[in-house]
Amino acid sequence: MTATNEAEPPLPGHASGNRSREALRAAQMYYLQDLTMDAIARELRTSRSTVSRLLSMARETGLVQIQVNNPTERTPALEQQISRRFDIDAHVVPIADTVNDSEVLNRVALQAARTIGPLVDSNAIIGVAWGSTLSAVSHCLTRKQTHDSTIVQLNGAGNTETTGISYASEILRRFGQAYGARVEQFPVPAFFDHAATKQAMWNERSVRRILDLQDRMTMAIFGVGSIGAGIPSHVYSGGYLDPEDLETLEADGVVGDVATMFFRADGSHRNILLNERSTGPDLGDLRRVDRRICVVSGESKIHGLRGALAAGLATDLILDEGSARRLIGA
Amino acid sequence: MTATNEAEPPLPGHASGNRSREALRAAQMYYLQDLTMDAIARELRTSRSTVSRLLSMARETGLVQIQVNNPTERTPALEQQISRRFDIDAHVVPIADTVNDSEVLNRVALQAARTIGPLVDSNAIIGVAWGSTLSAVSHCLTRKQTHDSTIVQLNGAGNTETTGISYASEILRRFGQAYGARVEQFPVPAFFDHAATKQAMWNERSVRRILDLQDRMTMAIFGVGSIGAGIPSHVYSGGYLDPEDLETLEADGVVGDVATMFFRADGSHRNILLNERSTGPDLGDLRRVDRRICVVSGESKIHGLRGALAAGLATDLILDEGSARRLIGA
DNA sequence: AACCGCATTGCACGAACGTGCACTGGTGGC
DNA sequence: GCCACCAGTGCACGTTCGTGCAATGCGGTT
Repeated sequence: MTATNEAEPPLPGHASGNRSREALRAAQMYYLQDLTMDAIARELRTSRSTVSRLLSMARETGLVQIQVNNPTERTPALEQQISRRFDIDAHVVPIADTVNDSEVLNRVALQAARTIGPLVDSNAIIGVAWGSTLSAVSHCLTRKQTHDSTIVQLNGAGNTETTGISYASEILRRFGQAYGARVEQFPVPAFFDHAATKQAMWNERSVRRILDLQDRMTMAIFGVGSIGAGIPSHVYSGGYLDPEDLETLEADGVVGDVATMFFRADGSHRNILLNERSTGPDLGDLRRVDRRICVVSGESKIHGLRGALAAGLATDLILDEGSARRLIGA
Repeated sequence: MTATNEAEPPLPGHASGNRSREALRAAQMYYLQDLTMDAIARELRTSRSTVSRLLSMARETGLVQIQVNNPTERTPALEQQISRRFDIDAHVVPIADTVNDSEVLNRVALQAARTIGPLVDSNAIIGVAWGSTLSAVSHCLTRKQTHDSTIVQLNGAGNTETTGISYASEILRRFGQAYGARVEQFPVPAFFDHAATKQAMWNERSVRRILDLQDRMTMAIFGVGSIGAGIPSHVYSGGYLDPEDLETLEADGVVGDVATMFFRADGSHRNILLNERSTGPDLGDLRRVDRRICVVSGESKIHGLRGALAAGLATDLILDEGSARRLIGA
């Protein structure tokens, strides 16, 4: 039987709390004392495989944090150029150009999640958009305990075909869970049919509450949509916009969007009709957020990205190496 | 010929600078994207073993930093008790009590080095003592680039038999190298024969320069010496003190020292004769340093440690689990 | 030019690691 | 009291990793 434990009346009880302590011990021995899992298993009187699992748990729950810094400005040339040219903090995700797009997205998402992690504080109000990029990121987040943080949805997600809400809410939920934060959904469609309805709704208290939160955001995380490229972004293909809308966008010279708010190649966003009906944050307001993290993956995003940068929407940019090359290439 | 940068003409050239970029890429792919070394090797067009070496290098040069936090106050009970009782930040190094003393020292040193690393800032002035504990720690430091930092020796290291200076200077050199800091040695004996000589020396400009630096320390790192225990500390056995001195110490009720400044069990240090001849920093002055990190390993240190804590010499304490138990046990 | 020395590489081997699987002990429902 | 369930465990296997060794290439010296 279990017996044999002696001294230490460990009485397994309901474990759980116990388990994370063991995980902490194991993590310290493994990462700080460089013991092998075998040695740790002996000291913890368990099997090596259990130690392996404890360490997995320690990593997943944010007990262990691994950071990769580039100290001193030995920053890769690519990052330097982007940072200087657009006055932002660039994080280029190294990837050979032979890798296929979905793999690129995965790897960007993973590195993005781990880059964002250390930036999340307690008492933060974090605005999160939705889309395929954010969805991928949300799957990769590692936990980090914070107090009194809030995740707030940046733009509505309902459309005419499917609600899309579960899609967006899944993303938010994962963020909330990773950072131990409250989640505030924004229960409106992505676009209203009539600008007047938006005006009306924007005066509803339930909506105002969300808008107020957005006003007080300390951080925003979003991807970009891009028009006139190969693969259309989620917004352009998911039934959110009808052909007519797309024509209007083209007529307005739109190149992309952030959280369903559209902009032109020069970064301007005045007089774009669709924005009157969109539920995303006014781009001028967005620019007032302290930290605005933009995640970009894949070659189709370049036009939208250029516009977003011209509009000064991001303070931090995480993107794959190929996109980075194209960005400074032209 | 250094030219050639531009557009990546891969020509292996004289590498070195190139190598650390590759190391950064590899580190990002391994630690942030979870690729296997094999996959990284393919993308970097090299062999897996080279990737393994690049990653080693990335870790050693501080490119990769691994931290183990205990988020929320799920702090192990032992640490909590110590922290509360002595009003310090306690870091208990988990070690089974079956491990022999020299192994304990190694593991404490390793964990200490990795705990200290993240605390070191640029523009720091770091006072470092010497002794077997600090020596062990100095061997385990991982690099971290800082600007304009200084390592300053806390107390002299010459004695009547061997100079001991190379011993101490090795420790300092390693600290300096790890943090890219200037090293300021303190070229005086550990103890003067006559208090008057100390007074005289303390007015020499060369000595004043060191004392001034010590005054401006932002961090101090030291072990403790302990008297009346099994294994005497380096100071008590290395020819620094003669039998007569030891008797005086006992008569004065001394239980230990930090950087060759002695104190009693209650933490007091007034009227301890030997301190008049010692070259360590006045303990009152030491207490004014913002961050004072004490590293303790092994069962013989407990008396000295109690005194040091009573004197309020440390803000941070790193010690092995056994010592931690004894500390709160009584 | 020929040589030496140092640094870097890939290979091959043994050590260390992750994980599917079958099993156990403890918990809750009936 | 019985059984169904599930979190947690150890085993065994295939994968992944670290490192001693010999081979290679490059710069500096005679």
